[in-house]
Amino acid sequence: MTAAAHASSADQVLDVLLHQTEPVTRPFLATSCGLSRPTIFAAIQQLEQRGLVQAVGQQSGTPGRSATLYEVPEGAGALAAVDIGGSNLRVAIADLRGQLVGEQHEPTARPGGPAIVAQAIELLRSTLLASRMAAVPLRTIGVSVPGVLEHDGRTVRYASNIDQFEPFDFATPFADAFDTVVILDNNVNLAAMAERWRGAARELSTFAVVAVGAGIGAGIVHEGRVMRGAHGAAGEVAFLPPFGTRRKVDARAHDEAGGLSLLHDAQSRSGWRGDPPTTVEDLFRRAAAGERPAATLVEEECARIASVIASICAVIDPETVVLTGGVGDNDQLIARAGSLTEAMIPFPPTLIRSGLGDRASLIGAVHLAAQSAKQELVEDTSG
Amino acid sequence: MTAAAHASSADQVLDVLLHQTEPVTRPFLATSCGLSRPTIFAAIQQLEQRGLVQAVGQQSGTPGRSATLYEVPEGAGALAAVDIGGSNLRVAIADLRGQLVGEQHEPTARPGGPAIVAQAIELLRSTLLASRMAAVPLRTIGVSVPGVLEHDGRTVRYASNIDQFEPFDFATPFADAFDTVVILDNNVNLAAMAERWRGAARELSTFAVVAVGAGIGAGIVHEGRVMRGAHGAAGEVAFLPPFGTRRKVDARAHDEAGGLSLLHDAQSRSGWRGDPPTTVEDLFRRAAAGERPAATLVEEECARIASVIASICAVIDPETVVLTGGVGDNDQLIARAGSLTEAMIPFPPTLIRSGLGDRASLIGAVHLAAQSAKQELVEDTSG
DNA sequence: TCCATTTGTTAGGCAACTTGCTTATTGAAT
DNA sequence: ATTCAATAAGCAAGTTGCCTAACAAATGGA
Repeated sequence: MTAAAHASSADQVLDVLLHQTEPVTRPFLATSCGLSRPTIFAAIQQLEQRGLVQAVGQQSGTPGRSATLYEVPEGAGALAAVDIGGSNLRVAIADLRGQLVGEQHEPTARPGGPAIVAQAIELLRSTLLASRMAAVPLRTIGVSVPGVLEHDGRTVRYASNIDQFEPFDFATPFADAFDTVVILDNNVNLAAMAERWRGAARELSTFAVVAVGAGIGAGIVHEGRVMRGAHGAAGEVAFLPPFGTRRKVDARAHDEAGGLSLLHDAQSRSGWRGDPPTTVEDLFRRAAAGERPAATLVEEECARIASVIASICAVIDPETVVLTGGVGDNDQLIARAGSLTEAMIPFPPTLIRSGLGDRASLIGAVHLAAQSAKQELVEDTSG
Repeated sequence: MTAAAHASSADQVLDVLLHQTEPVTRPFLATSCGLSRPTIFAAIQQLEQRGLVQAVGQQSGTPGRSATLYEVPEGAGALAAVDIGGSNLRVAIADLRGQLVGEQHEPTARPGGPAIVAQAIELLRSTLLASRMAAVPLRTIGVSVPGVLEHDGRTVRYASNIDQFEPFDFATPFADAFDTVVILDNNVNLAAMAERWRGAARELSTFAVVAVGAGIGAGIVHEGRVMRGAHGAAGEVAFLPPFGTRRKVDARAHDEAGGLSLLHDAQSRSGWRGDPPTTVEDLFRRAAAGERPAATLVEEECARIASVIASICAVIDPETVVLTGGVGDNDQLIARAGSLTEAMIPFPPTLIRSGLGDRASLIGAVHLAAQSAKQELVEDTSG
């Protein structure tokens, strides 16, 4: 009922420990939490009893008594992440800090929510067993879904990308199979958070991720929070007026190696010297060489992307735009789209490539699971 | 250095009191703060000693002992607000809760930052003296400026609207004249916050305010926070690709009764039956009657506005868009622009008129001053 | 008049931190 | 080897900020 949870000292300490990659000392925790050493001592004792912290040796080399080093042991819990895409299924296992200890992917076998979820559960199970976390309790599964998440946090709509046209509950099958907390979010939102967590947008609190692949979509982060929109449609830049509804519902399907609409357009043009290009790299190479239909196509695509970026800037003015997706994750395109953008608006953003490529949504799902697990570990004490 | 200020009980109580319009009892404060009665008792005692709370009678009518009623007295402090516009200068005096006790406006006499600031100081002084707050200490002045605020919080750029082309410090003259804290923000941002505080967007945490007047600009609020953008250019929708840079720097000059670009366009068209329209109302009336150049102009303007709204929706998907400004604050335009928007995107927002009209930025400046004053009253105790 | 009810006030207590002190180690200087 | 300065570890008492419990005071209605 009362508003503020007022994170206790143990929670603060755990929070700091989960951000660390190396073991740390109690005096370090004291200064970084702003608490006194006795308080840290008590907090560490509590956390040790709960198995969330372990002493792992002594610090040496400095004058004075050597401090005990502590870390969150791998046995404290495992996280799982699943990225459900139209052509690829990715899973990962991580420790509570979000450090990956196992990752696998395979082509999507059959379309449709139930089939893909069954495949994902199998793949996740085998990846978990193959990892060194097989015996560790699985705390949370984060799932990246290609559609709009309803307010119940379980049901996904408009996942046309995987031929799931009816609303489908992607959470319960995982929860039943692994008897764990399952948390879902949209793939573009997760990709955006992943870029901020471990990708190209580290240290940025307001930016946009533009994914160009089968369609075009954007994930927008404002002051560290993903913009979702009233209808879950924030970032649906395929609907921007200059384009109308030409490329619409599948706009979020940005993680597909096949099905790139730019390649599709290319193959339906005539006038190629030899065969039409079959890869994005080939198309860009031929465009750079001045080959006629290639150069025109690339220039048109860059203009479209520049127009989308300019529109995003006119509305939210991000400092940085991260480009990703099968088409977008390309230096040549970024350079050209960047100079076109600069001609359109007086306050252009910095354009950078994704730091994570097509693993962005998966990494985002790991982050989601890590956040959720942390929150639950904190709520254990107060609730 | 340490992060959380962890609002003390007195701060919480003050916060609740500042949101109340009527005096309240201590038991009410206890339940609404989630604190016990003894704690409230102590907090009220502290606040009374600081002159921030006063007993103002007894509650009666209910069974049981009658409770003492408390409120923040007017003597606790005064706030001032200034809205610097290209054609009008507005000032207001309010109590700490933001309740207006005096308001005046007059046409801007001469352009340029220094002249307008001098005029504003005069007008503010006379308004303060004429109000019943003349003897009350002035805590904070909130100023709405027609330009981009630099990171120092004092210097304003691009105030071309008032013929101030060089960066100018709008804060120091007020601070010197009244020996008080002065806080500035952009007029569109303040108008947006005002709509949320006391206008059409009450209870909404994510929405956009689109101002159509001399130009077109937008203020965007995401989860209760105004989006500013990396260059202070968030909401500069005049730069959206379909329009190019046709209407640019003066886009934020939305509060001007004169200088409406739609009227300007109208007067430069030929083919009017009689004189061209001189007011927006006249133009819309003649358009509704089917008069030729009027109907075309209005339809074009509505299409432009719908396109801007659709672009905003494709990027941030707000639930509601508030329309304001000399042209935008008009039912006929809102109805037409609304139906055009619905044809452009599948997740249209609700369009509503401003609840505050051309006083929005001034009300926003009052809000800004009230927030700043509250923060300082809180920091007094902890710092 | 008495009573149920609600407010006002005091007293005591507890949780979560703090500061200040003593003790235990450690690397380097003598 | 011994000593010293520096740092960590651990203990004791004090402070803060809130709570619950209990009771006194005031009020409308039976």
